[in-house]
Amino acid sequence: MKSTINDVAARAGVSIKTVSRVINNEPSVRPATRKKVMDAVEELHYQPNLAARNLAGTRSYTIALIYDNPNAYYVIDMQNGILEACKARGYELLIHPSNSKSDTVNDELRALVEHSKVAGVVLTPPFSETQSVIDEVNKLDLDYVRIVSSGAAEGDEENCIQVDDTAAAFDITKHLIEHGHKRIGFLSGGEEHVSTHGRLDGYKQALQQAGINLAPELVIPGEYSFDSGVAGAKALLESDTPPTAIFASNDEMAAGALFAARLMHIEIPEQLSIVGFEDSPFSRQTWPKLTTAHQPNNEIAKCAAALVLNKARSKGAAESAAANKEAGITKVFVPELLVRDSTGDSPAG
Amino acid sequence: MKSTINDVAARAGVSIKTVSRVINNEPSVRPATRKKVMDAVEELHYQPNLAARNLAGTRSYTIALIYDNPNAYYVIDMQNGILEACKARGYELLIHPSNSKSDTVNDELRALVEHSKVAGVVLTPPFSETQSVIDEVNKLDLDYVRIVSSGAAEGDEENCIQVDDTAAAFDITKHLIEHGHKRIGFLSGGEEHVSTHGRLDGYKQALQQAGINLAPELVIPGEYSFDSGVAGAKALLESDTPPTAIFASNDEMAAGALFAARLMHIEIPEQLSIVGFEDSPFSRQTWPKLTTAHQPNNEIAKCAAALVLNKARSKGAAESAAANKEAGITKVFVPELLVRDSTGDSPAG
DNA sequence: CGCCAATTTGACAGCGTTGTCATTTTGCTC
DNA sequence: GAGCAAAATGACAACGCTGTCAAATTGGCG
Repeated sequence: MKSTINDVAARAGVSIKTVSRVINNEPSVRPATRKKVMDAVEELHYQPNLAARNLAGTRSYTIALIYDNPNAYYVIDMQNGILEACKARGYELLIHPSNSKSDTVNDELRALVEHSKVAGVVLTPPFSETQSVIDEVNKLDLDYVRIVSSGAAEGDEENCIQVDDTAAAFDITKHLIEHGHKRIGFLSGGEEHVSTHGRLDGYKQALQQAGINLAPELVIPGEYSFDSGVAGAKALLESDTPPTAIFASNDEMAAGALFAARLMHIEIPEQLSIVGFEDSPFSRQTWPKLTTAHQPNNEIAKCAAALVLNKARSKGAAESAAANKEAGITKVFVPELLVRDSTGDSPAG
Repeated sequence: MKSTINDVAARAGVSIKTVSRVINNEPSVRPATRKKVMDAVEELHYQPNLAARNLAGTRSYTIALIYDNPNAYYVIDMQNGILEACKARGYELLIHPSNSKSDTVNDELRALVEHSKVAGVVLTPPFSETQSVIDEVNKLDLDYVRIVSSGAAEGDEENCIQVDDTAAAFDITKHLIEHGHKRIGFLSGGEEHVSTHGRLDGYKQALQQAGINLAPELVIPGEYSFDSGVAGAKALLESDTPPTAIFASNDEMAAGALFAARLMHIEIPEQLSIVGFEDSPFSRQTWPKLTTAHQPNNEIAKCAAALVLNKARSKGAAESAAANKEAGITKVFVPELLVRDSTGDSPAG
């Protein structure tokens, strides 16, 4: 049967408090004692009971992941990365899909703290970039990590895992320019997403560096969806001076652009180059396969989880938080250009 | 501040035990008393503490979802459906992605019970169709629900939510036949999946009903992946007597078939009809959009969760389990034919 | 060898519930 | 209106752990 702290204590010949000290890595335990306890833990396959810990202690052993993202692959990657980090440290993960439109996150956050006693949260866009959410989390004295597009990290770098959309978009645009493209359409995502601004900036910077003037009519507003990709691409392609390449702010919009091009009997990449962003699985399953920027979501999630977990832990135990915190945790990620089959030389020469 | 059972008891002027009885729907509480307590609960926004409940009680308030499915949309739909049911009844969900290849599920299941004290599990394919897993779950005396393809429900219908792949595949094939197709290729999924057998059966039954002889060379083995869809379709289309339609066992394979057809400059649906299965989001984002069968995963998940939750609950409280159990819970789902743009009349006439 | 401060260890009281069992109250019946 | 079984309620001890604080042990020094 499942063994408890009492069993371990008896076996090691110490009090339960000492066992508690050992498993929590508290100071003031003689090495010899520590070893006795560890051996007993080993032999009995002891695992502290989470419910009891949550009930008794001031700190808790569950964290939550808050998200609202239509891309299931993104969410799954995040979950798996965090789960991995949690498992390694004996934490539990509560997943919490929320609705960014309905504005109930703050209440939900409070409920999470009061009811489930979560110790920390991982915030993903758009929540991670919403001031009221950040304020609430601070007010609740919750440990948190924000996964954000670099632009949104401001003075809070300490609590952020950044994705440098600008740098990645710069690379993508440069790739297009190197293939001779001069008129490059830009399909932007929803205004409310910091990432779309970052991507637009990268696009602009690359143009500027190449000495190409920005043509405002080539930048089309949209909203990160397949349909808006179709619409945006159509608008672009039906204009008098259509672009020779289209930079879609994410893969879904790129797939939409592909769809629109097909409808108009435009050959990809011979007559038009199209790039996406994100490297979602279906970017490999389009025809032709999409050139895109790979975002290492699983890795990002792992780092994010490690960050919150370290925070929660360093509160209780007397560890060098600063030293521990940075160990092996990447805090800025630059999505990497992935050249596949949807881009080629500009037909314009 | 968070209120406890003591606060409620004080406010209602009863003992905490009585409050406990009320919130657990136990008998032997006078209606007047019950009302007093309910009012107090209401006023104080009382919510029982999960950790305490899990620690003190014999039953627990967390269930787990076990899965291993590369389709992120499937997983997310499941999660959301279950989460909804959990929230409604104050349960907590632990997600547990596992690896069906590594054969460690049983150990993980045991750990889930011993360590996290889960009350029940929702099993999805392939775990729901693996005998050793079912045995283990029974051994652990866990409440469970299996989401399975009808073929795998055997004598365990009580614990199953069935998806009738055969009926749906029959409908799909019939749709093709009605469009004049006589040579219909079948791209099958992995042998180990019960669903693929069910789908193949439906295909066969439809052919038979229409008096079409089964051409064995038209049934190609595969494994539910994009690549195997490409390969299978190629094999089919390069043969001497290619089919005029292809029934892919899932959308991913159908996308692969689409890809292969494109490579071979075959027009869809003019020269070839292609159908998928599952209605995954990207089936809407292919060109042309895929005709497929819609599987209401979210709904399926809700019913599955309701089923386990009722079981767990009926153990403790004295409710008419049977009556309660069936209330509003659908146990057999037939995916529905969704005609889009990838199917049309047979070119063969 | 004894004293004292620092270090290590342990006893015990919670944490917010549920389970067990004793006690009180209710509603009959005669 | 007394007597009694049944129904309703409550007191109190768990559950497995952490936090607090007191007790025991250590080791350095005179």
